[in-house]
Amino acid sequence: MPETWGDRPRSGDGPLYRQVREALLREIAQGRHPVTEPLPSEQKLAARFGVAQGTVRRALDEMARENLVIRHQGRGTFVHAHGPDRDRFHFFHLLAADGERRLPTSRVLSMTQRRVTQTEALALRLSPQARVVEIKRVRDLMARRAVLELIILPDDLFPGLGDLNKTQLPNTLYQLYQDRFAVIVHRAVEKITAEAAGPDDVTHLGLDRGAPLLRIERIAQTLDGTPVELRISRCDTTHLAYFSDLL
Amino acid sequence: MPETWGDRPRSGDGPLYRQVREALLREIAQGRHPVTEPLPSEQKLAARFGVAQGTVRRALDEMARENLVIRHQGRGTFVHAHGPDRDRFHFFHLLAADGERRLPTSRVLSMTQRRVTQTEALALRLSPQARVVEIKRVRDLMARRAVLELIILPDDLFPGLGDLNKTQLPNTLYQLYQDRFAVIVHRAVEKITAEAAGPDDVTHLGLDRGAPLLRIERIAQTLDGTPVELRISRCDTTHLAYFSDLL
DNA sequence: TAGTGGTCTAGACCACGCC
DNA sequence: GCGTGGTCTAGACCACTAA
Repeated sequence: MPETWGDRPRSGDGPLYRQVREALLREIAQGRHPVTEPLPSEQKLAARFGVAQGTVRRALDEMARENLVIRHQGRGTFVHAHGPDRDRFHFFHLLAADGERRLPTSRVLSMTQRRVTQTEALALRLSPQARVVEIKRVRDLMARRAVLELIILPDDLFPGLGDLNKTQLPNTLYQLYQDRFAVIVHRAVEKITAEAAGPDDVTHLGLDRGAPLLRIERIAQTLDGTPVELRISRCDTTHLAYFSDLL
Repeated sequence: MPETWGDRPRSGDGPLYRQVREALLREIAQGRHPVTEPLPSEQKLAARFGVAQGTVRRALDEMARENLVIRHQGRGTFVHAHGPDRDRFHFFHLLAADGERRLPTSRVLSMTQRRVTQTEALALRLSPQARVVEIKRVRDLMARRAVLELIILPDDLFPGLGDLNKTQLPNTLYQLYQDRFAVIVHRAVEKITAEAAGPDDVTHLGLDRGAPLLRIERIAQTLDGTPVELRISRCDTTHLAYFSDLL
């Protein structure tokens, strides 16, 4: 604000670069800024918000560090989308026991539509009457049956998904959410416990009844914190492990 | 470099702020900059390195984001130490099943000195002849026996530790490493699997034989990546869970 | 009051991608 | 060649801490 200095009315709250950040975040959450084209340049944003370019830069750099946008020198700044460029392991922490990164393959067992359960409604912040799509699939890692997954999606966020044939579901679901339903998963929270194998695990993972397995309960969220997917993965950790970096 | 511009010889590699960062990192790893007193101010560092204050700031800000240093307006910048200020949950992801944060208590079962095993030597990058201290303890969470821990420490990094009485060990070991041995844990990698309870787990955690439990294998490192602790935690996840944020 | 980091501005030059 | 982000500088004022 070159002219009006000396008495900044503290119009919004907090530093300018945070206000710029929040404004951009709102725009992105509202679905402007399609993932295929760049945000306005730093210069234009600076002019629009009436701040210096460096202030916009700081906001964008912060968002880039949080994986919300991605910046390319010479091309521009984009909403960070799921696609070939994105690190596929950011949301996939199951690696071979030696730490090697291998991507899994998937086979869908079933896809059904039904009323939400009480637990699911709580996790996904849905009304008790809401409908959901349930996907059940097995994932292989290094040619071994490794993970039995149950995926719960709110029907209203993914209209028409239940009508798809189960063979049409890709391995990388987050890309599907983004391309077909404009739902971008930006973050997730996982809750990990150990459980004993039940009948389903025996059938689909080839485990012995009562064998220990890793249960991962994930809630995936969009930018504004709306939960969009509940995923429960049951993993045979004989040849795998979940890796976590504490930096 | 105000005078000599126009032909920066690209003396080191990469941007200046990274060179500054690496230089500071080296100094910290070498044990200069005790955790009790601030680093030189931005002004002084800028003069020392012959760069602008903003360049030093960028290096320090980056290090602050990685939890390597901590900055206090009006006081200065400090090597980020374990202590009352530090977030105790950064290295402790076991929470009550509802997500509540409670700190554990600890009871040491034994502390012994012995030769390293082959597996341990590999994980801690020790010679096969090296000696280690082994600590075994039980941790309670919410007044319930919850975790059985085996901690392996290289003897040469922690001289005299094996002579301590086991009742002298504090609950927060990383603080001990730092205060008594000038070893600061900056990061850790965890590898999580599910296992069946064995005799030890039955004895100390009160689990049934074969019950599923969570096994967390952690390697803690100092700034320069030297592994300084191997810790294997076996957790009863009946009332707990391991939480992980994917941002 | 002096000194620290925090915010903000302004403008330079460089490296890169695209047309 | 033009526009983008990446790096670097310089200097202003503010907020906080400590002596």
